Amino acid sequence: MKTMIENESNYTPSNYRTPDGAPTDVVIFTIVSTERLAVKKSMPTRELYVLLIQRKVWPFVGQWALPGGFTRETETIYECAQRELKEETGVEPMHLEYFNVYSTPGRDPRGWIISHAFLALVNEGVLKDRKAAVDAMDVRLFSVSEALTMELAFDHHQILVDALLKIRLQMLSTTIAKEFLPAEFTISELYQVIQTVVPEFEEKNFIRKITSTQSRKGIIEEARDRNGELKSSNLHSQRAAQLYRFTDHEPQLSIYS
Amino acid sequence: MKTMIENESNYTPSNYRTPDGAPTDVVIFTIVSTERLAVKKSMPTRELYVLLIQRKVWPFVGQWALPGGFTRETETIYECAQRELKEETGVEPMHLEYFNVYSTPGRDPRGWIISHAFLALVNEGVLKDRKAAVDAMDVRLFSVSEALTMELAFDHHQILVDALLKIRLQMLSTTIAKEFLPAEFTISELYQVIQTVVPEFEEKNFIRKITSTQSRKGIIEEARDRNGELKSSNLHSQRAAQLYRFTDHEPQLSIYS
DNA sequence: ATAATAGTGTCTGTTAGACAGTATGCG
DNA sequence: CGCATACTGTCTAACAGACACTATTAT
Repeated sequence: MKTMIENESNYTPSNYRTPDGAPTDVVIFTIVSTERLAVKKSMPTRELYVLLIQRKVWPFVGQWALPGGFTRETETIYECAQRELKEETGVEPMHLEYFNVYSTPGRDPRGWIISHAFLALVNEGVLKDRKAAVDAMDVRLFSVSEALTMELAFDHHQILVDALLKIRLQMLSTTIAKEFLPAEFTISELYQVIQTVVPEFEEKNFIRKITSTQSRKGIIEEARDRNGELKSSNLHSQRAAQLYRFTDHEPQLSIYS
Repeated sequence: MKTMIENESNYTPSNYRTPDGAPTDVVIFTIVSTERLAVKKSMPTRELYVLLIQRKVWPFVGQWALPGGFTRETETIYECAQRELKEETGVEPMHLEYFNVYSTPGRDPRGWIISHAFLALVNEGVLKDRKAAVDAMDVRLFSVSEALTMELAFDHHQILVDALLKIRLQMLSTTIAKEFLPAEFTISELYQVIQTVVPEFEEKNFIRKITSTQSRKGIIEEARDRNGELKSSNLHSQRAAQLYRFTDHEPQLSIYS
């Protein structure tokens, strides 16, 4: 009972309505650290932030939205996200990753528009250099908890929720924590970054597990200067802490072994 | 230096070229078991297969391609994939999952066409019921190793490679093995399914780990009949083997704990 | 000295990994 | 009996998890 229409064989573009554009939307996450001024030499508080822009024209005028824009026929979706991200934040993101498509009919009042959502992770150090651009009236960082309470344009609330879920899973199963840390960091900083993204994460013996458990110790290594001496930092503590760096090893997880 | 064009604010559909369609392509995997006739009461050999269709019209006439078709403006991408899959195979897939977008300019000679790739896993039992439909001249199952050597239409070779990578990762990190197994199965069958998708998988003490390791034993449970008696099967062995079933528990993996 | 972070000692129970050995039942 | 699959016993080393304890140093 198969007809020709059931597979794509006899398609000609003019037979059917075609989409009115293929935009990308980028969820740009960063972690903002603020020093606790009351206490010297202590760990900063960290919070997850997301970058939003305020719309100026129809539809959703005045509402905040994820940055993004329409793909050109000469570029891939990925290149479009990369271009838009650079235009918005002035940085080449270290981590830019496609994560979902949004195609519910009616999601965009401008027409039939299927949007491609990306996840970008930006180190706050990098973003700070471009603070002027990011601090414009129409481009701002919001804490994720605040952004989740806002009425965002289109289905951007759902995209944000999905992105958050994705980054939480990835934080525990990959080494993306490195995107939020400097090249060399202390175990406490790493622990804090993980907890910032996944608040329920808790490991009592974290330092021991990650440094001396054989099956896991490959993912970070001690930082050494060019004389081979161990490097440490007392930026956030009285007692200096050993610095570590991520190796290029990505562990493979298995539920069966 | 931000212009209005850099964000999507002033877009009107007529300003730019729009895509010529938003199709889906579905990579349908199944595992085919064949009894080893030489040896009675032994484990079957299993192999991963993928369903392809032979194109009848321009472009890529006569070449094999992934099934799929164009999305309608009244449905989501997911609904399109579901519809096409049902039309092609006659089954509602147990597992249908979006996994990537393909947008390289020029990938489709018919125009500017961005394709959305899905991964479907179908139990061979379900597919066997529809064998007539699937055995048509233009719709066939190929072993994945054979499909990888074929010249597929469009960029479908790349899509297949990506889908294979994805399913291999998922086989070890989620319980999708259940899609390839009957509701009740033996430990050996589970082990075989995992190895069929991930040939390098090897666990010497598999049976013990999955049944009696506290942190892992939640993912499967012993099958019992309504009297509470343990169920076993001697379909593939002289000595009857205990049957198990997946629970609805999905383990959480973490590289840090 | 105090506060704040960094790290170690030690104990108990669990798990990993290897491999030999036993169990079952068809042909 | 032999074979193919299904388990179980046993031993060692490594790991998990808890928590008390020591270390360092700016203020």
